[in-house]
Amino acid sequence: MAEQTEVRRTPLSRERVLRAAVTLADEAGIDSLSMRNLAQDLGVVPMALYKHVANKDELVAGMIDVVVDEIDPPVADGGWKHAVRERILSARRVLQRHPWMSLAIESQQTATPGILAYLDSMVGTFRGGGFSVDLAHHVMHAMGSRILGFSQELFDAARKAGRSGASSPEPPAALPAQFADRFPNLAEIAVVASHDDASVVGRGCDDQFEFEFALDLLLEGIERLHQQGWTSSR
Amino acid sequence: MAEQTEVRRTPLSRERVLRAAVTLADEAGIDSLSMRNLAQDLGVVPMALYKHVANKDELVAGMIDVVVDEIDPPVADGGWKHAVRERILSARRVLQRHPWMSLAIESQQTATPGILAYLDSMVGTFRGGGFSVDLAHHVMHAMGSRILGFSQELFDAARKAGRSGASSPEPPAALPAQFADRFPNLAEIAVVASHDDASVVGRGCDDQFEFEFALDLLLEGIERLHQQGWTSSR
DNA sequence: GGCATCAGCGTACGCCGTACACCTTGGAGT
DNA sequence: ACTCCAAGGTGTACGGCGTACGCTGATGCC
Repeated sequence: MAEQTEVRRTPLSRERVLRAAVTLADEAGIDSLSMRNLAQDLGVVPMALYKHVANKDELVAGMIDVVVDEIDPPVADGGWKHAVRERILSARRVLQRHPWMSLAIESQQTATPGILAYLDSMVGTFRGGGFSVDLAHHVMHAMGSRILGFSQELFDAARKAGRSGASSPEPPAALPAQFADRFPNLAEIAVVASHDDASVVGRGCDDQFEFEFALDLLLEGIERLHQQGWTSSR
Repeated sequence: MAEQTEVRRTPLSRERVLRAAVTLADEAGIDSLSMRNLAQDLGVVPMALYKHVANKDELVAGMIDVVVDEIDPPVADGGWKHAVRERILSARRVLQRHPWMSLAIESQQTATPGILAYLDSMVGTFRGGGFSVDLAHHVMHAMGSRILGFSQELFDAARKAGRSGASSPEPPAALPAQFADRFPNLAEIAVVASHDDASVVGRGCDDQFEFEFALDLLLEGIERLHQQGWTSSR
């Protein structure tokens, strides 16, 4: 009986596990990323995975670092502001390809090495632009998760997609009748933003525009602090 | 046999369920908020809860609105900037009392009525300060979850507390030896921020200071846009 | 040829949310 | 006063989850 019915598929490895996990999360959302589903995709029994990752948290940590590596390196010229802006926009594009990432990162209680490297490099960009340690520090806090391309919206369609898998654009639901009565200011915004009364905060808003608007607001404020030699008086 | 061994405790109600749920989440973290644990706290069988809430998601939605009600109403005088600032700081204090709130809100895929009311009122404050619908709209997006007092930090000790229950302050862990080699810029910040080398981003950073720093950065940028009559050229 | 190592397997445990059928009770309608 | 029904609370059960633990069979080293 020569061989097993089939040559054993490339025999599993941390690398292969992480890649399969990323693919599964991309396609089905992070809610569908269970050890059982992942094992099935790999043609293996669930407990086999534990020979390559310590537990699910560590699996997710590995996935994060795989994806963080996709972010472009900082551009060398054009000044700190340009470098920071472009890198954050690159991070945002990566997050849009892997909408489960923000959930994954928020579920970790400690930073992964890949994220630390990214943050370290970002601090380096500020320092290289002449920022004091003090200002660079507070600026990093102020940008917070936006530095990784997070939208920071309160209710984010991309977040939902990350949970349950990329879905169709889904047309904006019409507002219920009493909405305009109870929330007149929101209704007014919705009307203006969409030219015909549509969803609260769904489409009708240009995500990319809002992201860059917020990012530039922050960066210009930071530039001003930098120029006037801001320092924390503590 | 006169009565049952005990007079039936105030016989459960949506109100009582929500309150018990908030208390449980406050004390044990939202990870410990299971229908089973909650039922036990109420001296009742798990399925009894479903006579008062549709499912767990709707339970959490109810909890959110209970807590959102704790946020102070907007102060009437002092201008829009002062009103917005004070209200956001109030929201932040509420979130600090209920550290599971940010997790809870992020887990909802649609805004609750209480949150919509809060947002509506916040838009009203901007509009009352002379903001155009257009600018108010984009400003709301730019503030994002910060408008509800979210810290928006990438790795937040409060988030952890919300998961597993309020814990002791936990002294900053010393950095591993090779940290300074791999992440020199972060290490530099850590050293300066804590006067003796301590944790990455843990204590040593004054959360309240960082929050207000970021908030003021944003508000001042917004004020500038407002003063120069910014409008989206779309 | 013997043996240790380790990748993968199988079973099992204790959690989770919740569907569904049942019982009990209190109040309304006659 | 009696009936009946709606609604609140119960019990059991199902399918999912992460993962502990012990086994098996192949591989590579002496």
